[in-house]
Parts: sequence; structure tokens; C-alpha cells
Amino acid sequence: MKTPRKRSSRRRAPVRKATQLEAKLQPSQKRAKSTFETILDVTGRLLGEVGVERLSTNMICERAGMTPPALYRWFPNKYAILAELARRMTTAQLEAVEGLWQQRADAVEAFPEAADEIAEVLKQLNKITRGRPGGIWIMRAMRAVPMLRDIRMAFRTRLAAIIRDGLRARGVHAAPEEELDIAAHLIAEAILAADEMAAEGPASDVDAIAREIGWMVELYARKRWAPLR
Amino acid sequence: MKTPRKRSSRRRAPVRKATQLEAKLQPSQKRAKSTFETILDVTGRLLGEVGVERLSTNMICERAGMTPPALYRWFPNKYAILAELARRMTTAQLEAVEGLWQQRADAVEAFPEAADEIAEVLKQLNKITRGRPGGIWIMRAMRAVPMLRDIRMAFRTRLAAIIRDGLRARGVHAAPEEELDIAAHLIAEAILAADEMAAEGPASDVDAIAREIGWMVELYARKRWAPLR
DNA sequence: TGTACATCAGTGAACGCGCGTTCACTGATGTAC
DNA sequence: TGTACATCAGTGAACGCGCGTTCACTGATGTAC
Repeated sequence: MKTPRKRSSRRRAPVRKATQLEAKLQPSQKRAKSTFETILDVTGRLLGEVGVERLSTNMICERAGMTPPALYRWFPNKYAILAELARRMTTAQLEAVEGLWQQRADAVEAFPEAADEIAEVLKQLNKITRGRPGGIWIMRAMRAVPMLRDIRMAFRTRLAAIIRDGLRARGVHAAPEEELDIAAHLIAEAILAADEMAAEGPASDVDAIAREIGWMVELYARKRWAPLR
Repeated sequence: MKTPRKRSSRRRAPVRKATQLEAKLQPSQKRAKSTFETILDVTGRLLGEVGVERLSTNMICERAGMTPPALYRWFPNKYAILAELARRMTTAQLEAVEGLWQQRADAVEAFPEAADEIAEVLKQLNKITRGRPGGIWIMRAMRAVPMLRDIRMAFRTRLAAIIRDGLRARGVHAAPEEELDIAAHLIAEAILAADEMAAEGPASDVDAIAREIGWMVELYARKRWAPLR
């Protein structure tokens, strides 16, 4: 016999264990590595096709041509897969930006080329965002999925730190520490917004968007803490 | 003549139609209006507690103290609820911005107060984003949930149009149409990013963020199409 | 004014399905000798 | 070099649960007379 389902007035206390976001273990054998990467690749593609909320582990397995236990051998749950994708993405983007920044660190003392520099940053970021399967959707998911927000925050913090140091190195001395910090975060967010905007349209739009975000950041950074008239 | 009205139990077409995002019908009676609003309110709150992907109609009903058919009387599915929340939010924000813009349309011929103006826009937007239950999460969901993206796009397009017209009205004549359009969209995205950034921290941060985004937009708009040196 | 009655707004109880996940097991791989 | 064997990487087949949703029905509301 069936117990009737009780509905109202019962508020269940969710004893939810903190979801593990790391991969269970790293694959050692060749076959395993391929499985691991296939899961990530397929998840990225499906993210773009059905969105986060419709994505399921069964769906991933079916598309990847494997059975669920194969997936669960490597990932404890579906958020761990998304988290791995997010971590790889943000790591790649940080490395790209750091590379660019460092590369020009010596050559630039002031702002003359800052617009070009920021434009180039945007292009690099966007190349990565576009280049990975479901890349934009990973970016979007990092905003909206609570379990991924930490990764995004860490990413933005580091991006802002790079920008802040870059501004200081290029002669912004008048700005109070706190103000500069907000400015750097704001610039980081603006660049990320531009990246997502650029990723949603045709690739030919990227250059134009990169040019404008470059101007925006340069003019802001150059003039904000200087006497205006 | 009186026709006996027997409720006919007709079968619905088994064809899966494209998900309807409108409310089924508008409530007329008082009790119904209250139910309708409760559903929206509870959904907003739950959005902030569990996120989009964990949100369910059963959960909404339980928290709202009603049974599922009460919900399905007004909304065809859970996306329609989210869509209604998103539409209300963006409508309120557009009205706030339009009001502000119009209010100052006569008083301002050039840019001297543009920074303040944009700062004020951000504050108004953020007041709405913060003021509604789950407001930030609705903003975030509009980015990541495919079914809500149309609403966000329409919102951004209108916001960009307001900004574009505002720039033209304030003396930006040198910019090519297409370039100005990209600029307006970029400004819109930057402002929305700033809004989300401001909504995630304490309310006391809003003013500082508003000030910086104001500067950023003003300096960009003022200098972008003018000779720089 | 009261009330009969059509219509509106909700409940109670479940449905089928796909979700995330797991168990017991087999086949593949790498390596020590 | 071949092979025995421990270990690694996968399969087959399901599980219980909660999801979105619906049906048949009752109670609440508004209004015509």
C-alpha cells in the first residue's frame, strides 16, 4: 500500500552535505584521460544546446557514448563537471591576460597605447570564450549558478588585481587605494560584459567591440584622477 | 434557453508545443490576485535561496501554502513565472531610467553633469534590483536561462536606445551611426554589470560604484569622438 | 433586500518520467619476473 | 620475451525520489432578479 503524500505545512529541514566540486581523482591511463576529456567536451557542447537547468548527467553519458558509472568514477556530481570547465576557462583567460600584460610591462610607461592594449585583452579573452565548446554558457552559468559563483569571484578578483597593478604601473598615483580598487573591479566587470556581448554576435563584431571597450577603459583611467579642465 | 453546462473531459493535444511564457489569464477576483502575486513573490525569494536550477513548482507551492493546480491555473509552467518576474523588473527599470532622462532632458545641453546623471541612473536601477525579492537572481537568470534571454535582449536594446539618443542629444555628432550604436550597447552592458556588482555587496558600496561608473561613461562619451590632445 | 446559481479559484491525490546516483560485476591495462 | 596477476576503467541494470503536470472535484465569489 501507498502512503499518501503529505503536502502543506511540513517544512523539511534540508540536511545537505556540502557538494564536492573537485574531480574525484585524476585519470592515469590513456583511456581514462580520454574519457575524462570527453565528459568535459560533451558537457560544454550540451550546455550550449539545452542550458544549465536542462543539463543532466544521463544526457551527458548518452551523448558521450558511455554509461553513468563511467562518469561517476571521475566526477562526484554534475556540478563538479561544470566547476572543472569553469576553472579551466578562467585559468586560461587569466594566463592570456597575464601574458599580454607582462609582455608589454617594460615597453609602456604611460597610457598612449592603453586602448589598444585593452582591445587586445578583449580579443584574447573572446578567443578563449568562443574557442571552447559552450564557452559563453560557462561564463553565463558562473553568474547564475550559486555553486559556481565562487569560481567567478576568484577570477574577477585576480583580473581586477592585474588591472589595478597595471594602472599603478602606468602612472595612476593620485587615486586613493579604495577608489582604485573599485575602479579596477568595475573595469574587470565591464571587460567581462564586453566579452559576453562579443561572444553572442558574429566573430566580425569582436574587433569593433574591442576598440570601444579599449577607448572606454583608457579614457576613464587616463582622466579620472587628473584635473579635468 | 438554458444549456446544461457539463464539464467535458476532453483530451489535450499530445503535441509538445513551444513553451508558453505568458500567464494563462489575468486574475480578476481579489483572492486570485493575491494568489498570483504570492506566487511571484515566493518564486523571487526562492530564487535567491536555491538558485534557478533547484527551483521547482512543487517547492514554490509548498512555500506559498497552496497546491500545484492553483499555480497552474495562472501559469502554464515555471518559466512563465520567471518570465513575468523578469518582465516586471525590466519594465520598472526602464521606466525609472526614462523618467530620469526625460526629467533632465531640457536642463542639460552638454556633458558637465553626465557623470552625476549616470550615477543617478545606476542608483535607481540598483534600488529596484535590490528592492525586489530575488532581484539580483532574476537579473542573473536572464543571462543564463535560454528561455529568458529574449527578455534581457529586448531590455538591453531599449536601454541602449535611450543611451544613444541621450548621447546624440548631448552633442555627440561626430560618431558614425554604427559606432555609436555599439558604444551605447557597451555602456548599457557596463551599467548592468555595475548594477549586479553593486547588488552583491552591502548597500553602502552602491554610491561609490555609482560614482565610478558615472565617470567611466562620461569620460568615454565626452572624449571618444573628440580630438584627444 | 435575500438568494439562486453561474462562474471563478482553489484542493486532494496522484500520474509517468527522467533525474542523480549506486551496486555488483566484467573487461582492459600495465608491470614484475 | 611471454605471461600471471594486481589494479584500473568501464558496463548492465536498476534504485528511490522529486520533478512538472493533470484530473475530478469542492468551496468561494459575484451578480441577476
